[in-house]
Amino acid sequence: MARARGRLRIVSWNINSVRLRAGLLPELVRALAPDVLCLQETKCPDDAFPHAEAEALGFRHRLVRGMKGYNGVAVLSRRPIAPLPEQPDWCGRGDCRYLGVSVDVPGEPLALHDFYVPAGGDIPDPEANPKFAHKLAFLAEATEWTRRAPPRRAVLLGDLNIAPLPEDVWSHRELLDVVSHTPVETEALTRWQRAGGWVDGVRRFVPEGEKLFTWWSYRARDWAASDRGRRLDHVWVSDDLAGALAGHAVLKPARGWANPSDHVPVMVELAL
DNA sequence: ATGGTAGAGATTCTA
Repeated sequence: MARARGRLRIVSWNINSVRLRAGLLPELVRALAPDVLCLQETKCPDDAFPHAEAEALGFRHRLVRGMKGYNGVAVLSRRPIAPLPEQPDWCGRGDCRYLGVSVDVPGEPLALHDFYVPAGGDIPDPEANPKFAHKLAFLAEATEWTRRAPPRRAVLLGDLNIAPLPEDVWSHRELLDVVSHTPVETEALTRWQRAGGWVDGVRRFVPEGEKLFTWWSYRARDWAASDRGRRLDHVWVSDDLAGALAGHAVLKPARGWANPSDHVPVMVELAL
């Protein structure tokens, strides 16, 4: 697909099993034409990753970090990519929730951080729920990591599993005690963002106050009719790239595809 | 107040 020189389309998608949904990738490419596609919840050991399907779509450069059954992240790219020298193992669990890559773009390379933040279980109390404690510890570690090395020419994206703004959920009042929108989580996410001067790329295009969701539960009878969504997936850019933000998309129709993920792809375009 | 669905892989966990 032809486009202006120096433009880079970056997509984040929690695909919820890359083996089950590799057949949806052509549809995604038709809709958003990503140059770099970052996946989460691939649920796929590295030796079983569907490389041939990605290669056939023109993603000649791929880095994957997966495991059996759970988690898993991957970066598929039309441009050359290389692993960043630092690959933090958040909370020391080795659970495949992060992949840092350097992307070959015009000018200096771009640093890209693909995250799958722990969902945190059902009970929003770190004393009663170890999964929630893990989520908060992960966020604290990532905040300190950002503080130690302020980002430049960098993109941080993925399923951050938190809807930070009142308009990032279908009902702010009803979700205040629901994991993903509790004050302790939204404040932690805001601290992380501010620690690095990260800019919320999508909210540069969709003003606060306007509802915006990237995830709809599988459990709804009719996800589109009830529209009880949350914005759990994010694309942040370092503040030196704020002026390069050139476009965005949230591919809501993907939630209605056959055998869909419960998350939809989120795209940001940069003019580099 | 409750339960609802989906995926992986093993008879249950995670989301």
